[in-house]
Amino acid sequence: MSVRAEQKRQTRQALLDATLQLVASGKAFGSISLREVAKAAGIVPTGFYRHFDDIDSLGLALVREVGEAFRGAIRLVRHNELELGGLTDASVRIFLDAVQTDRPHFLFLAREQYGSSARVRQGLRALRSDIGSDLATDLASMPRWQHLDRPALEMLADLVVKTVFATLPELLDPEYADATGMSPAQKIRQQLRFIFLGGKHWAGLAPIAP
Amino acid sequence: MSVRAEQKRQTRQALLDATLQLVASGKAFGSISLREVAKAAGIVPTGFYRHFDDIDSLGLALVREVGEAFRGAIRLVRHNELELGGLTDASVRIFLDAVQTDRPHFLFLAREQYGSSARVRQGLRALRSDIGSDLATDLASMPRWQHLDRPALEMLADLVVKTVFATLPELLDPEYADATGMSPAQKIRQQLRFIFLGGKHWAGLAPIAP
DNA sequence: TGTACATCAGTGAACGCGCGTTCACTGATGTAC
DNA sequence: TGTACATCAGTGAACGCGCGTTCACTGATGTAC
Repeated sequence: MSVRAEQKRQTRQALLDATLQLVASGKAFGSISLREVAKAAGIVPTGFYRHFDDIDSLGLALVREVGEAFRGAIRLVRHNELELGGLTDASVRIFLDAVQTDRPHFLFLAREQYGSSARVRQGLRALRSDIGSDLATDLASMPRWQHLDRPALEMLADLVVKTVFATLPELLDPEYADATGMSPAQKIRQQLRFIFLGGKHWAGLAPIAP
Repeated sequence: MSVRAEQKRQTRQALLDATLQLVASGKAFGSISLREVAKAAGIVPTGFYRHFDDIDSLGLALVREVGEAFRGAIRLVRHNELELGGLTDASVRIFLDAVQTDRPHFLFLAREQYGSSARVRQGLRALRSDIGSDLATDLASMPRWQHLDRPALEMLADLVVKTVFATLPELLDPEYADATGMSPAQKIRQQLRFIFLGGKHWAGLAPIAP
């Protein structure tokens, strides 16, 4: 890569990192201005346009980074399950470690899934949907879940992913100090146990109520 | 109430309703300006200050209205359960009806639980926490859950409330068109069944992993 | 290798706009007598 | 009941500010010969 291209890449990354840092410091992505990001990245406002069309495009680039971080975490969990035959508890612990390692990205995901940028929201919805499908496929291959048909597996996977996404703020946001005395990590572990226990005893989808 | 006080009350309500309408039309609360709200309510911007100190205070007033709407919905569900001995499916249906009746308030709740106003977020977190505690107490009085101790009940209640809050966007937001072909109402009903089935077979909180 | 030209990341001035907030005001409603 | 004064919800002008975006520019890097 040429010197110029490499410098451009670095500036672009500085813009992305500066935005993540602003989000981590408590600002909502939707209320961050182009001028703020440029300033934090050390360039003048107009320089921003050399890298992104607008703030939303930068948001979509962050969504892509978040997706990679999330898939990386899932890969670690899957490796543990397939190679080492790990249990649910171990999987949760591995996932939580990965979340802490990539904290800014997961914080962005936690906060912006219902944030004010429509394009970012849509990107994160697509990510959640993809992860849910992957999980359903994964579960389908496990001996433990052979009694569930595909619709039930999709439902279960969607519930697990929804629960994980909804728990991220508790896990990452200092605002969500817990009153129960139980750590968020313990809580999510026990709650996923509830869900998987339900899956274990599932006897088929209920008929649709009239 | 005097004529003047009644007129003031009406203008105040017009400000609240105008804000809910702006949220329902797709705007994030955090990106709605005082001038916009005033204009939509039919007064000049400076008139806003006769009713609220700032936009956040108006947001907190909306949180209070949302709390009332949510508690109203719970009251209907509880009435059905206590008086009529209704089942989970019926409870879900009653709750979803109430959500549709008060759609703008629940949409505000769905979107702003992780929105950009710190005070609104905190208010909604407190609401969620209160509702969770109430639910735990309710479950404790039901014959069906006598095998669960208080910590397990709180965990279960927290999971149920978290799932309901996380499902509200799917239920209310046209953005969240479903790809599975299953209606959001069917989905949440089946997913709550998963959770309660887990609760039924719960044998005690797992020990804390080392 | 050296030279002449092209590219393009980053600059800096300038713009019009909507924002929150201040202030002095108006005039209908409320109250004291 | 009538009058004189007080209250206060809503008005309208004005302010300084940060915003996104335009434009012509600079000067280091890249390329053709």
